[in-house]
Amino acid sequence: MRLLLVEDENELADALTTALEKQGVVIDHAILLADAHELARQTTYDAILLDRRLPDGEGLTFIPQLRREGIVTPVIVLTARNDPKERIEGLDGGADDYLGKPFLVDELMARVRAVLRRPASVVEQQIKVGRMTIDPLNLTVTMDNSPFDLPRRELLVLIALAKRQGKTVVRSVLEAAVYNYEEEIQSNALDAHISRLRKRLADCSAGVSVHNIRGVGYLLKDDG
Amino acid sequence: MRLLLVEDENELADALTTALEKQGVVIDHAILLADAHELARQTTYDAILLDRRLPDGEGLTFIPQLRREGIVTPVIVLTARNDPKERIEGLDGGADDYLGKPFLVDELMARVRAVLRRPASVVEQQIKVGRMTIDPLNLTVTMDNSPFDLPRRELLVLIALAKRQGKTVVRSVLEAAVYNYEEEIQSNALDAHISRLRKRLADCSAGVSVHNIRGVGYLLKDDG
DNA sequence: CTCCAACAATTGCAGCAGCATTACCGCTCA
DNA sequence: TGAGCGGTAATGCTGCTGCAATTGTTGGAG
Repeated sequence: MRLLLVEDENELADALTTALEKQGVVIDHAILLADAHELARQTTYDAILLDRRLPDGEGLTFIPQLRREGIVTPVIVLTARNDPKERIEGLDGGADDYLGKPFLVDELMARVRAVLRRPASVVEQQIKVGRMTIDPLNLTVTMDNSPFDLPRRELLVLIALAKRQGKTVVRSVLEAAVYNYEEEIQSNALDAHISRLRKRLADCSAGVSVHNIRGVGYLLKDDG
Repeated sequence: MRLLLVEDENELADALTTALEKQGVVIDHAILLADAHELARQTTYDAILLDRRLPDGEGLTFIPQLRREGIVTPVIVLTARNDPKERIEGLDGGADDYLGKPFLVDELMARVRAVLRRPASVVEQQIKVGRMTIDPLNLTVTMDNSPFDLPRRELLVLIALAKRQGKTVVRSVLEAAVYNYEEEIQSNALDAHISRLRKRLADCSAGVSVHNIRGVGYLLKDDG
């Protein structure tokens, strides 16, 4: 899961980034609306976390801008302005949810999940493949109903592949699912993760395999 | 707009009904989960407003019941139980939003609107031809619903042809689809790819064939 | 009908881009 | 401080892909 955080208080942003990354979320952080706009254009995020009071303007103005460009990524507004009137303003301004500061990280994540659950995939909330069940919203994997722990990066790779089970996932999409802009990558780290993931899946005969499509990307296949 | 209100406190329900009806909203009111279930089956609501503590059970249990039956109507939970932990429980229980009592009617309506605004699923465009399904965005080809991998260049040729299925694709257009400017080509590499692609398609009787239009280009045809 | 020129198809081959694997090591966290 | 995560880089390998040579096909001119 990859989120765009638009927030000018660096302390809060850092704390949030750390907390969420521990849970396996990839965060890009923008301080200015202008930067956020650019990032949102370049990358497809699962959701956008938006502060209202920002150095270059009111965060809410950002939402119609995005929508005009056909970017429908859900937006959750995070703000200290938290009386009912403000909340209504936010929601009618196009926000998908509105969360007053201070908040618990867990509640934030629950709201992100709620927002992501909405489109289409009510049924597809969990992906079954081989002996595994993969829950992209909660970032968990179980194997025969018992938890199956994976290192964070391998988990992200697996989820990205599982979301398009049986379909090719282009290499760049995979990279975007695993790394944010600050951690641009130079070596074959992604390949290494794939390799390790494969080994792990084979070791416990998970009933799935990762195939390579040379020059394009990878795909996850259910064996048998 | 038509909403289903599931709430056992009659005073609150009446007040809410009156207030919302003034705004042109149609409200059906159920006191029991069982009644609510029946109503939800009969009518398509825009959203469901759900209390948690109800005479015949915990409101949250209602959500999975609905989802199992393929009813995807958004649910907003209204409740006095309103500490963060409860909210997380509610949201992860499948609620689309969670609003603590007391609340302003205006905020409720704003949240309803926000929930309704959420985008419908993105339809991915796919081209069917012969036994194959071609997804130009994901660079994926499936054959009878199982993945069918192709070398990159052949894949690009196939996609370019599939996009104009049954129509001639001029040679130069094909070249442009397969090669960028840096990799200008001198030999008959494109012909080679066509040839190899043909062989591959024939080998697995894909139900499509690539025809040549002498001096112009190629076209993809569905056999039969 | 025949022949020819232009265009197209096929295929072996060599080079190399892209992939897989693994060892290594710094880092973090318990 | 020990275990495991994760980035890097070296290594070997596979098979894609561009090339070119050869063969096949088409259609028009004579």
